[in-house]
Amino acid sequence: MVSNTDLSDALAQRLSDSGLRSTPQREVIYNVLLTKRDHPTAEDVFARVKPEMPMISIATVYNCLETLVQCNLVRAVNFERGPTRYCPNLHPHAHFHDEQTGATHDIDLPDSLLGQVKSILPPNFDASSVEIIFRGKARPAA
Amino acid sequence: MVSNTDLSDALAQRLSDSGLRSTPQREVIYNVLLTKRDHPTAEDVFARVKPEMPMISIATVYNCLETLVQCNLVRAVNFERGPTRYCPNLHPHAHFHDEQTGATHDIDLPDSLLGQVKSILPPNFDASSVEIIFRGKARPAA
DNA sequence: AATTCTATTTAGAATGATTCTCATTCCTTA
DNA sequence: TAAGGAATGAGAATCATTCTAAATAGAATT
Repeated sequence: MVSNTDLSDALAQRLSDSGLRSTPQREVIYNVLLTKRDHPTAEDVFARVKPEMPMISIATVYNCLETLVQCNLVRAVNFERGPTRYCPNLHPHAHFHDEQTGATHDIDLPDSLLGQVKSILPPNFDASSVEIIFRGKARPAA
Repeated sequence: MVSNTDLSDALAQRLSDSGLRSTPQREVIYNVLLTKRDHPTAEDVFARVKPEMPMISIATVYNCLETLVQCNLVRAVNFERGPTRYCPNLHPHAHFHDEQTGATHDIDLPDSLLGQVKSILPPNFDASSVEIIFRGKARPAA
């Protein structure tokens, strides 16, 4: 089992790799993201962190999220207009955006496909990342 | 050669299909999008339309763009946070976002690949559209 | 342990993009 | 030509995000 302390250590490691400090705010925010992986907005994160840390400010939430993105611990996603959403970054994955419910699902992305997708680029284009977003409706699984 | 009138006619057709009217504002805005396909923002469009139609308001620009999107004549794209960008929708295509220059290039998307990409979806996901965004740098072509 | 230096946080103001409200104008059809 | 709905325009309002400047907290050094 992965303990809370392990996660904090991993976070601390990544932060110090980038010359940054581990702080209670950064830890709590990262934990919130790991706990409920529903692609929350900054305001969502703010609301979830508040009970634990009532004095935290929304500016800090934005700052910390940006920091986590910088450290490659978290990925920022923008579907359509509207607030940026955040997900803790594990494997490469696509996103499926359910237009009825507004929910976002992670779709595992095979390496082979990633290669094929990149291969449609003309030779002078050098892609550092690829993002794939599906939109549609998800039938409830049987 | 495709005349300006032809385009207006096509526009009028699409609009009336959706029970909407063709108006000078909608025509001018659509024309602006067709004339310079550099994925302009609403403000960009506003600036380009003004010389021709000085009384137009930014609210109308937003309204008209939204209308064109509704009629499937135009596609709205959101790279990262920041304003929505608009492109007149021809074939299915991916977008390449040059991180150095901020420019966006259309990348032609073969049907076959589109199918392969869709095939990674579990059976209970029904995608009505797929969006592919590359990020990176484009070397100037030889 | 006290001091210094810098990173981080905070509250609130400011900004940017978009939407809303509602009065006015413009078609369309009766 | 009158009535009714669609579309536009000006400005206010809202939402998401960033900025600013002051307060705090940590780490490193004395």
